[in-house]
Amino acid sequence: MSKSLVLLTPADTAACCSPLTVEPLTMQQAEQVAPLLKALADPVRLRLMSLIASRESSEACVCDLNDAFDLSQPTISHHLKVLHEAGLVDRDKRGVWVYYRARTAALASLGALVGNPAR
Amino acid sequence: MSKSLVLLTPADTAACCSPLTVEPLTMQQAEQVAPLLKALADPVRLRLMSLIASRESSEACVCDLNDAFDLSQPTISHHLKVLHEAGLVDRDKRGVWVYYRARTAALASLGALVGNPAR
DNA sequence: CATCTATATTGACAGATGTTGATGCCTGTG
DNA sequence: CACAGGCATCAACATCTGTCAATATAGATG
Repeated sequence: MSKSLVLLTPADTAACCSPLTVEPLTMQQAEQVAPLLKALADPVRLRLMSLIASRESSEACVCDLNDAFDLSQPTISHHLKVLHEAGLVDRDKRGVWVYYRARTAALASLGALVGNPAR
Repeated sequence: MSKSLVLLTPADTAACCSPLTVEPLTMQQAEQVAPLLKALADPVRLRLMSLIASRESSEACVCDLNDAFDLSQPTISHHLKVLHEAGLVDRDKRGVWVYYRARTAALASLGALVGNPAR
């Protein structure tokens, strides 16, 4: 059971609405999407996300991520948890190491919501 | 002097970097971009932004925006200020009324950074 | 089993954030 | 000039957030 099950997460709600420039969000929609933005709206988490998502496999080991920051290990662990609970990354324990994988689909729909693909 | 001057705002830093899925952000880049996401990462502000950006003229009067929420007028004023200071909206006082206009270019580059147009 | 290593959880704390009522500042109008 | 209405600012408050040291957990290894 090392592969995490594909369950419904907050990130799945990113595709709930048309881009900001197209149609106003209902309060309910805004409350669904805001947590995703909040998860990214921290310098450390934003960089964590970029470090994970820019890998060829879209995944990175915590051991590598820890070294990329001048922060304590619990702090990084906390930020990864926030990203995971928002549904922006999947968690996969392999042996002693834990890998986080970017949910690129969630990122894509979130990006489409914020900045219209302009086409 | 009703038209707000076009000055350098935080939003201008959104185009600072390649998409998250392409290249990792430096800490400095992350610290530049995160405030933009933070400005949008509140349900009220996200909906405010959508209410403004989805208008044909990309602008809306505060008087209309106030009515769209079940919140006090100072609260809406506060959120609009946050969006403005992030550089996501421009402020334009016309007579007694104040209009906020979406910086669609800023939204576009922010969206492109989060979710790569994948092409 | 004892131990080491990688990661998560807990508890605590300072600082940031969202909200409101009261108040101030403009601007148009009588 | 006095007043009314639209919006911003202020002061105060409860709540949330980022951070770390200490500790727990879980897997590998001797």
